[in-house]
Amino acid sequence: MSVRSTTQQIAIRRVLESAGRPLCPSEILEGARHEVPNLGQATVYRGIQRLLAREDIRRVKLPGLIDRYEWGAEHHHHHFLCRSCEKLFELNACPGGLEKLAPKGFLAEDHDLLIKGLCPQCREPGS
Amino acid sequence: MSVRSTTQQIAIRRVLESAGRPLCPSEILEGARHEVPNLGQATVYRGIQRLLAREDIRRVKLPGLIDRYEWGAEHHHHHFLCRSCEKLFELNACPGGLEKLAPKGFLAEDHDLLIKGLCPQCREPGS
DNA sequence: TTTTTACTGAGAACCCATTATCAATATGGA
DNA sequence: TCCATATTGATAATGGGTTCTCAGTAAAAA
Repeated sequence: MSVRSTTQQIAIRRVLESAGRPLCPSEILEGARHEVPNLGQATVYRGIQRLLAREDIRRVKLPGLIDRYEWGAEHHHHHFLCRSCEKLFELNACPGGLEKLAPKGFLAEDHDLLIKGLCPQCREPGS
Repeated sequence: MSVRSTTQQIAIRRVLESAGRPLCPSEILEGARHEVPNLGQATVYRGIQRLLAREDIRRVKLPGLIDRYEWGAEHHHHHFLCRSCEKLFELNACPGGLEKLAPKGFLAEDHDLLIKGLCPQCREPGS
């Protein structure tokens, strides 16, 4: 036997799978504790490693923020970061032609784009 | 008397001012040691703080990398990161209309764009 | 059910960029 | 030139995210 399906790993997986947006370790911990109240943060990191190895999730690095992890997402896309709640959202659009911004002599291979602002919740005055 | 012009601070300032691209602390240290061989890294960090306070330089945060510092640069712009030497370069162009990528309900206020690839030096086979 | 051993939780340890400490040094006004 | 003190270099300390340790627990094959 090698990999066991524990309630902790199932909970961690489910939180990421149903989040609909990239989550950081503390968000995963908070979400998974609804199912496993005594869940430890070390287990969350172990679950992240396991899901990364299976390529079920992908690591999202952000400038100045801790890494997020998003379910699936094999297609090229970008993100929206709310400056108020610091939640990250997936964007399905990408403007093309960004490689043209590279000066002569430079070889553009990839790009990262992050739109920043306010999410619908934080935009509401009454919240 | 409050602020003194030491050879260390002058060297740090000159390195950033003439680099033409954002530098990280270790790059600043290496460059400034050409003028001040025994320069300590703590002094580099002190110089960075001083130049930040004077707004002579600006901090550039990058996903997964340590912060860079660029001279002046009061205008909106983006950067090119070489995946080989990890040097950062300034781009003077910006595609407009990126705020349109935000879904309905989201308020786009700003954006970060990073083009990644190879710089002219690392692109050369013979280097 | 028994047994093997992967997994867990708590906390220590780690990594590493950055900051604080402090005695020695050097700047710049008197 | 003299002197008050800002600055420096070396090093210790800090902070925060991530990983390791280890005894106890629980999954799953026998």
